[in-house]
Amino acid sequence: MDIEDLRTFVEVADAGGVTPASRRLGISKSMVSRRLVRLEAELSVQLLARTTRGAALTEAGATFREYAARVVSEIDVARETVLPAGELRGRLRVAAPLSFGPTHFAPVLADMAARHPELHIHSCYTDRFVDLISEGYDCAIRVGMLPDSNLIARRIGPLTEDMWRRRPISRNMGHPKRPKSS
Amino acid sequence: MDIEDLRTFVEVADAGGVTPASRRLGISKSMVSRRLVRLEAELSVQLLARTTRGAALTEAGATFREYAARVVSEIDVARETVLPAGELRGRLRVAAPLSFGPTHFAPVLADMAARHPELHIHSCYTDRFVDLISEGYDCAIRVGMLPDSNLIARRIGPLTEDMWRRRPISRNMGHPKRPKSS
DNA sequence: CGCCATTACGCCTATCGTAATCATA
DNA sequence: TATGATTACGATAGGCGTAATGGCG
Repeated sequence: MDIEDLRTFVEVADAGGVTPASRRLGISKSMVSRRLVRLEAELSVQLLARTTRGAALTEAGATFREYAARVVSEIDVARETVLPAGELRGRLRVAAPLSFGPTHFAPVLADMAARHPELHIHSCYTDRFVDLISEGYDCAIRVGMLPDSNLIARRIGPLTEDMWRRRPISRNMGHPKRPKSS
Repeated sequence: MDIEDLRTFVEVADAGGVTPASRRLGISKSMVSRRLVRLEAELSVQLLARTTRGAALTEAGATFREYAARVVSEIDVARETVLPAGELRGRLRVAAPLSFGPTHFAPVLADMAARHPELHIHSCYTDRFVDLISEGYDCAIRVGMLPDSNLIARRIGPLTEDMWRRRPISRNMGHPKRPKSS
């Protein structure tokens, strides 16, 4: 049994469906679906009642979710405890605008990845205004004004006069809670 | 990360070497060795100090063993809890026709509940054609012909001549897809 | 030398994303 | 029709045991 299967199951249970979970986990829907099938096969128990519109926990699934969530967090703690600190490590998921990321941001990421071998950077370039929470990003690069939100923003580039004249930039952008996963 | 890797690691730590652990686990020595290598690679930490004569826990290994052992036993408990394994346990939600359930079906359920103390039976008698999925039922008793569906049906009562003459009863009723749950 | 851990080798299965399929609101 | 779950498919990677290799009593 794979820990990632457990993590996937918990994520699907929390997200309420395969598709949102796949976004938050950063893997394809097919893999999420197959991990669930595999997990249920290993247990010979149906954990999720899947409709075409989402997934709901079964009786057994609700029970198993408790254990799975505990095990997953135990493992995360164990990793963190055992690994000596100091070096940047883990997976960082970052989103950037398609019109800006590949040219300006990618080189910085490449350099960062080169300097921290244990750091795995997942970058996604899109002009869609991604929802950091539901899609599981750790942070995003934005250009321009930001709507008010309960996210944490930090300015990393200069303010142009044009930007400034309209109204001060919001300080809110980024991930709430859980800034860095193991 | 594979749970079996954790189990293997704990076994090696307890047995004091790869060879005895491989016998207790019933797999080849090479697999035990490779599982350890993989686990250490995933954690970027050496867990076991291997000499040619056996293996001893490192500092990090001793710490991780605690977590690993706990996780493995958690999973074992979870399996056991989720799998009915002989005794029926949990909550079963049943729907039955109002014109049939209270008289014919209720006594059976009462007997069943008496024989399985851990089994909580929620029964609902109605003549409405309930939607098993959206209303969260595990199964339903139906009388007569069934429309085609992707549910799983099992005949539990005799076919009357009257039924038979029209057309064979559908086999579909119960849970969607995934035919057999636990 | 003998015992134990590791690794090279070959077969086979599993994994993964993409894209097609299917079902439902 | 739009959204979401499953599955067919091909390429790649990984699991597995057997047997060969290497180190320490």
